[in-house]
Amino acid sequence: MYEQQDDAMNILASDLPEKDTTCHHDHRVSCSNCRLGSLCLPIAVSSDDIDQIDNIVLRSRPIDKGNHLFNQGDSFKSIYAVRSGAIKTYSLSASGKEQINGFYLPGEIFGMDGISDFSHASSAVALERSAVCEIPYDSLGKLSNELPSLQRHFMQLMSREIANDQKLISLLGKNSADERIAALILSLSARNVRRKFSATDFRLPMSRTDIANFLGLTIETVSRILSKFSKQNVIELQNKEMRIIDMDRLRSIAGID
Amino acid sequence: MYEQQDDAMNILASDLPEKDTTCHHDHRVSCSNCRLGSLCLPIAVSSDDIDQIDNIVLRSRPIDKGNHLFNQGDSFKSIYAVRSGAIKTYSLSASGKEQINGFYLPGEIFGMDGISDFSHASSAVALERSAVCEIPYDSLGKLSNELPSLQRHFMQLMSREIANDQKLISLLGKNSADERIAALILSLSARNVRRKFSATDFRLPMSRTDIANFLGLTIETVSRILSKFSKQNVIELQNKEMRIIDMDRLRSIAGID
DNA sequence: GTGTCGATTTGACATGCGTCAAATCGCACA
DNA sequence: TGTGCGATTTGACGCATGTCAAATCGACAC
Repeated sequence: MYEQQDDAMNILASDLPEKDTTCHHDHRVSCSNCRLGSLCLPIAVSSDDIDQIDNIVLRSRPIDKGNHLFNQGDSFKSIYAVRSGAIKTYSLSASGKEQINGFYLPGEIFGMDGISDFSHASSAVALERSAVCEIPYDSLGKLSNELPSLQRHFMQLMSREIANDQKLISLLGKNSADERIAALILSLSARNVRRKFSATDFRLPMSRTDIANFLGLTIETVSRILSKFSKQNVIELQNKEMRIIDMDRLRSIAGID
Repeated sequence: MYEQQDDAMNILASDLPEKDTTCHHDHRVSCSNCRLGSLCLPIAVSSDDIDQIDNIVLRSRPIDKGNHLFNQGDSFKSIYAVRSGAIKTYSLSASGKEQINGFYLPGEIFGMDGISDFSHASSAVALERSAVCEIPYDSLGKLSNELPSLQRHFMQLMSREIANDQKLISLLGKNSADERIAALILSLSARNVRRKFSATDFRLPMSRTDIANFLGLTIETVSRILSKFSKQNVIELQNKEMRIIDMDRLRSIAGID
C-alpha cells in the first residue's frame, strides 16, 4: 500500500515514534489538504476554486481488495481518482477474453471511458485495500464551465489517457516480452518518483497473472523473464517487492537507448 | 478513394452519364451541406448552431497521397475531420519504431492526441488524395462554452477514441494473426456501412505494410493470411479491392460467436 | 505448528509467427 | 509496348513464446 509506504519508511528512520504502521488517513480529507495535491488536480486552480471542487468530490470509505468500483456496462456517472492503494481496469472483448487496460496508482484518474455512450466500457477493481475519490461527471461538467482551467485539465487527462493507450499499443505490437516487462517496471518506477517515492524500491501491486494479461503474455513467460532479470542482477525481486539494481541496463532492455 | 467510390459505382451502373471519375466535390462545401452530416458533428445541434460551427471550420484544398497534415511534436492547434480519402496516424516510440495508431475514413475525427501537452503525439499522413476539415481547438473550446451539446459531443469523441484504442490493445494482446486480420476487415466493413456504402465491397485504402504495422504483424504474415482467406472463399481480394464473401465465417474467425 | 489452496516457478516440448530469400506482380514512365 | 522498381506473394526454416505438467512457495485458517 503506497500510502503506508512512507509511514513504514519513517519507522525505519525511527525519528517519528508517534507513527504506527496502520493506515490512519482520514479518507475524508479535503482536496486542499490532500498530499497528492496537483497530481490529480490542475495546479493552476486557486484555493477558492479548490474548495468548489472539494464540494463535488465524494470520498467513500476504503475499498477492499477484489471489490469493484464499477462494472463494464454500468451507467457512467463519475470519474475516479486513486487516493491510496491501486486499481486495475479491464474489459471483456466480444469473444469473452479479459484484457487489463491499465493500473492506476495514487494521484491517477480513471473511469474516463464510458463518457462516450454513458456506460462504462471497462470494469474497475481494487488490487489491494484502496481509497478513491469519486467525482460526479455532471457536477464536474457544470464546474468546468466556470473554471476554464479545470476544463482544460480534464481534456488533458483524457488526451493523456489516449497517449498512454497508444504507447501500450506500440509496446504490444512491436516489442518482445523482455522489452514489455522492462517497460512496465520502468513505468511503475517513474510513477513512483512522480509521487515522491523511491525510483528503485517499490511493491508491485498486481499479480504475475495481471502483469501477463496487461502485457499480452502468459504468466509463465512473465515469471521466466523476471527470474532472468534477477539472475542477471538487473532487479531483485522477492515476491512482490521490487528493487531495481541496474536502471541503465533496464532502460537499454526496454529499448530506450 | 471513398468519396469517389460512389461515382465509380454509378458509372458501372451507367445510369448517370454526366458523372466522371475525377473528384469534383467543392472542398469548401459547408457543414450543413456536407453529405457526411452527423457522422462528424453532433446530430443535436440546430441549423443556427451549425452555421456557427461552419464559421470556425477551415477547409483546405485536397491533400495528396503521402503528404502530412501534422507531425509528431508539432504544436497542437486543431483537430481534423476526414471529408474524403483516408488518413493514417502513427507515432515513433522511444526506440524509433513506427506504430500506426489508426486509420481514419470520411466522417471520422483525428488529431485529438496532443491536447494533453499542446503538441501532437503522432503524425498524420494521407493514404490517398484526401480532403479534410480543420477545426481550430481554441475556437472549438470557445464555441463549446455556448453549445453544451457540442462540448458533450467532443467529450464523446475523445472517449470513443479511448474505447477504440482499448479494443486494439485487446486485439494485439490476446488475438492471433487470423483474428486480428478478420477484425480489421470487419471494422472497415462496419465503417463503410456507417457511411452508407457496401458492407461487402470496398477498397482497402492502406498498403499491406500498413496493415501489418497496425496489427503488430509482419507483411509476410498479412499476405499469407489474406491469401488463405481467399483460398477458403471467405473473401475475394484483387490487389486492394476487397469483397467479403462469407461474413459469418469472418465473424467467427474474428471470435464474435 | 500443520494443512490447504492458490500463486508462482521451472522444465520439456510444440507451434505460430518472424526472418531470410527469391519469385512475381503492378504501376509509372519512357 | 518495354523497362524498372517498389509492393506483394510464396517458400523454407528458426526462434520466441505458448502449452502442458509438475514442483515449490506463501499466506491464511485452525
